[in-house]
Amino acid sequence: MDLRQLRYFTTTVQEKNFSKAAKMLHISQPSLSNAIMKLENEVSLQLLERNTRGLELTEAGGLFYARSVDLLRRFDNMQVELKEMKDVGSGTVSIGSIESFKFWFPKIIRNFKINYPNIHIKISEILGEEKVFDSLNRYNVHFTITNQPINNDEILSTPLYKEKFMLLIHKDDELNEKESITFQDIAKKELIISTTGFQTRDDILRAFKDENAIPNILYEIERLETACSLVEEGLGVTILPESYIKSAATPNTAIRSIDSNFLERTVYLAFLKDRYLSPAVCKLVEDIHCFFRWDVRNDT
Amino acid sequence: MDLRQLRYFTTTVQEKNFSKAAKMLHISQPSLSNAIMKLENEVSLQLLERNTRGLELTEAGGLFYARSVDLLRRFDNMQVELKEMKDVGSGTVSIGSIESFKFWFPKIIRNFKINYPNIHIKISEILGEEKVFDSLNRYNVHFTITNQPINNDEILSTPLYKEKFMLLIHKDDELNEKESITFQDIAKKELIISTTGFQTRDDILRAFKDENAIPNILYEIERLETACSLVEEGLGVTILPESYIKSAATPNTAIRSIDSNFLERTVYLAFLKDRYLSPAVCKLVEDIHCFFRWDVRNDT
DNA sequence: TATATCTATAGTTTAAAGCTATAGTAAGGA
DNA sequence: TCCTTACTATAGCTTTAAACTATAGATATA
Repeated sequence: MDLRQLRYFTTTVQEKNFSKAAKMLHISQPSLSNAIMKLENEVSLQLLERNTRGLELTEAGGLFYARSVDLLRRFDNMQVELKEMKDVGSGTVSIGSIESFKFWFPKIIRNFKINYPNIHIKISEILGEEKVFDSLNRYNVHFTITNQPINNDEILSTPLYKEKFMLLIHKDDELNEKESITFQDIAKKELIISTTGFQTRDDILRAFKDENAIPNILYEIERLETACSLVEEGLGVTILPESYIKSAATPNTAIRSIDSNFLERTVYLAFLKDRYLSPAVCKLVEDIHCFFRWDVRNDT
Repeated sequence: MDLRQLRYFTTTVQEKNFSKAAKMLHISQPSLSNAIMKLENEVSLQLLERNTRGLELTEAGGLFYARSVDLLRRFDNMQVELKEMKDVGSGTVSIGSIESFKFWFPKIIRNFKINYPNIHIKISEILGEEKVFDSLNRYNVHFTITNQPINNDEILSTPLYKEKFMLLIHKDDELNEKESITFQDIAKKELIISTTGFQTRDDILRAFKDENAIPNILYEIERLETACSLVEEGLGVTILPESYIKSAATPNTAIRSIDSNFLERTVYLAFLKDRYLSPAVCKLVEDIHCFFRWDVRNDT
């Protein structure tokens, strides 16, 4: 048994069809049929139930599929690592990020580029908790900036900074007159919030829960910029990370703080403990840690 | 790149010698040389430093070796799982155990054998904490009875019972006259204890530490029976698990309890969360859990 | 210098993974 | 019911690459 067979098997399962899978794998259909049959003979177990129209996994097939996917992922990850060892100095740094990332990252990158001028930096927005896991485990990113404190056997996350959430309202909103704004006040308003999967959404909904308030969600948006525009048009209020909101203010809006202890999140840097990281990636991680250690010390 | 190449590479690294590795792998030396060279070309990295007399790993080689070993282990584990799926009902249950296991296990096995008369049971003594990990991860055992409360992402351990340690002394020993025996008393005596790596050793030494006493270790033994014999000859005292000591008593020895709260250990059943376990193994694990739940309830 | 011990190269054999062509099987439409 | 469609399996041939043997090259030890 070898990895080729695992690859053949997994794509066959995914395509639920020998002919299509064969096309995906750039081999002929009989070759694939043969390979799968040989595999089944080798383990003396039926792995696929060839039903009329479509394939079903047997119990053994299900186990074999799960294991194969895991093995292939690890194998592919190893090849990424080797490639990164080869391209040391001229490679890529892939970063997963949350929304407020872009406000502090440029400050760090300027200095970093002096040491590693040829490094290519790839930033992708990582939204929900599963995606954070997934993008790390699949080696899509070298590290990720997240509000999830993940700590398991494989992933290590270290806190970078704390960030408050602020309320963005139209300047003519009645709340702007109030001295102190509570969650109960916001509950009466029409709330603009990120759609499911976005990290800020979870933070905000948790705060509502902790404050025993029920949010009146009217708009669900994908980009925080959209939320700002809607507020500007007087269509509702929104809650945004502090770092973000500074750049979002326009003459027609007002930024107010909310009277709550729950509207604060910690932002972490998370990475795989065991993965090989090129010197460039290590340096960048170090720079980020330094930046915030210095930043925090400066604040106090 | 395929698993064959990983296997060739790892054994070459382990043997530090192409010719020997080739023999291990039942292939000719030129075939192996060729395979490794092809591998190095494929990843465009030198993996081995061919020094005069012996091989050295490069940095990339080291990473590749570590990953390969892990991948091969997982791959072999999968094959064990498939084999167990095939042999369901007539397979083997492999158990790792600590010393006191044998006193309660026969009670459970009698009933188990009614349901699974053809199952082969393999018991191996698992000594230190690393061995517990290793034997589980390498699929050497289906589960293990241990005094280590392991809980990580892969291994789950559930408590079975608590067990006191007792003191075994010669019947003429002066301690036999004392009403209450403390660790300070034992510290003055010549102690017989298991060698490094045995689970009881760690438990006992920890208790000495907690009681601020320094053990006077004179004999280190591998089998608890040896400890009993030595005590019978009047060569020292020993500390043994309660369940064990009942069968160890002879006319020339005396069993005494020790005045300490630290001489108790919890015994756990540990297994891999993610591994496929045959119905027989599941039933046996269930039987063991039931036995001790019932046993505990019966005690109180 | 000779010998032992190892790895690399050259050329050949062989196993198996791939191909094309085609047969077999079940579902769906006329 | 029969034909078409959409699949998978079988048969026989081709090609790739992994293995082999024989031998050359390199380096340390006697």
